[in-house]
Amino acid sequence: MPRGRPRKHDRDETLDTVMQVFWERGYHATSMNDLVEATGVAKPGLYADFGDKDHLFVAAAEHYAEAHGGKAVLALEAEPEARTAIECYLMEIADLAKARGRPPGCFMVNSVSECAVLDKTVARRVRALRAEGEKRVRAKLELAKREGQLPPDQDIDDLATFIYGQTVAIANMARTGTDRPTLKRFVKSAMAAWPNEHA
Amino acid sequence: MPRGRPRKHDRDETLDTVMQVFWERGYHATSMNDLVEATGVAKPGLYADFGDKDHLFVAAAEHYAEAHGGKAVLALEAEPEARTAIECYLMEIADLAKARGRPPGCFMVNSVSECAVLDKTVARRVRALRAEGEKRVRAKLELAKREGQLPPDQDIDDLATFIYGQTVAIANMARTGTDRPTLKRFVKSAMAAWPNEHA
DNA sequence: CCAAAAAAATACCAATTGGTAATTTATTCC
DNA sequence: GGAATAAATTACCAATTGGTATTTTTTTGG
Repeated sequence: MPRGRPRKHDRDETLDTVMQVFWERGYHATSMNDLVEATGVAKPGLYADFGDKDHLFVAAAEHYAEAHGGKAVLALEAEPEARTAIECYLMEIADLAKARGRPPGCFMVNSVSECAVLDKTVARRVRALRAEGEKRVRAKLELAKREGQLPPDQDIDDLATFIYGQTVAIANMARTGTDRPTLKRFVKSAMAAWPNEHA
Repeated sequence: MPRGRPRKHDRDETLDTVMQVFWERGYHATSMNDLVEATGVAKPGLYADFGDKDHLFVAAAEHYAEAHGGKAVLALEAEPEARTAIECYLMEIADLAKARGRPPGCFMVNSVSECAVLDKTVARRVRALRAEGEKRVRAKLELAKREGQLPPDQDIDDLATFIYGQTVAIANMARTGTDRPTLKRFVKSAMAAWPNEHA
């Protein structure tokens, strides 16, 4: 139905491939030529569709957030009890970070750590995407506290930070070679820090 | 005393500067010219002293391990009780990852995560350096178990992995902007996962 | 003072980087 | 069958990349 020459490549498929390359190689170690090779789309095509490398990277991050990052958060809503919900959430992240057919680790964690100091605008945008998930975790914790699933004096910020730290640890360990069973045991260990109610 | 033209730059000072640049910018985002600018040593000098970029990077990692990484491990030996020793160890890592005048985060954690997939030889060498610290943690835990500071059925591997994960989390969060007080509270939270003896 | 030695400085290399201008090809509307 | 349109393709750009060959300096030993 459009006017000119028909597109050869689907924009979303291209973006998915781009995401995968960035996910695997990181921002600086990925060249535009790498992306051309991987996608089959010539450079002017990529620039026309996404803008420069920075914009393309951010687009890939957004795509990741939609396609993958969101999955883990679902576990939060599926399970009413906060403790088990968080445990499932972490387990889900471990699975995601070790899914076969995908690069190890988490696109977001990799990117923020790589770009935090140098490419602050990119890092800020990526962090903003992550923030969504964090908000959901916090909401779950606040609800749990109101429901009496947590000690009334429990600091929600501290607990949220702790959980955030565990996700970072899982992603990083997954990327650097830790296998899935070990990650699962790691989650079990971490859950031992869950505050008990008998206080 | 040596024969030819005297050195203008001290090799160790140069290496320290190189380390700092790699620490801040990471491997791929650091060019040889960046290092020339930072050190004041011209390229042929760097190549003569350290070999190519890979070797220079590994040398910088070794220098980091000596100059900084080792500090945290000292806390392990200073404190007899395992639990408090580990807590001090983690606190020390938080301080190191947020030391003013130094780039945020941990050179090792950054490097391994950046190079894990792509530059496996570099990653392997860096990981080997880290392994030393891990061994000391494990030794501390094993001793603690023999002394009855840990439940007799406590799995040492799991606990060691958990602690390793916390160090990774601290380093990563430090690099991505978390402030020091928050990191300290994070350590406190994590220590709640410490196995109690009443089992 | 002169030769040997070793480091510094300059200049250079091919290859790759992110990014574009120009051109060609395929389509739709009239 | 032509414009008009939009995508694909090719070719190209200056700048930077990791890495060296060459020359110039500064020293020591004789």
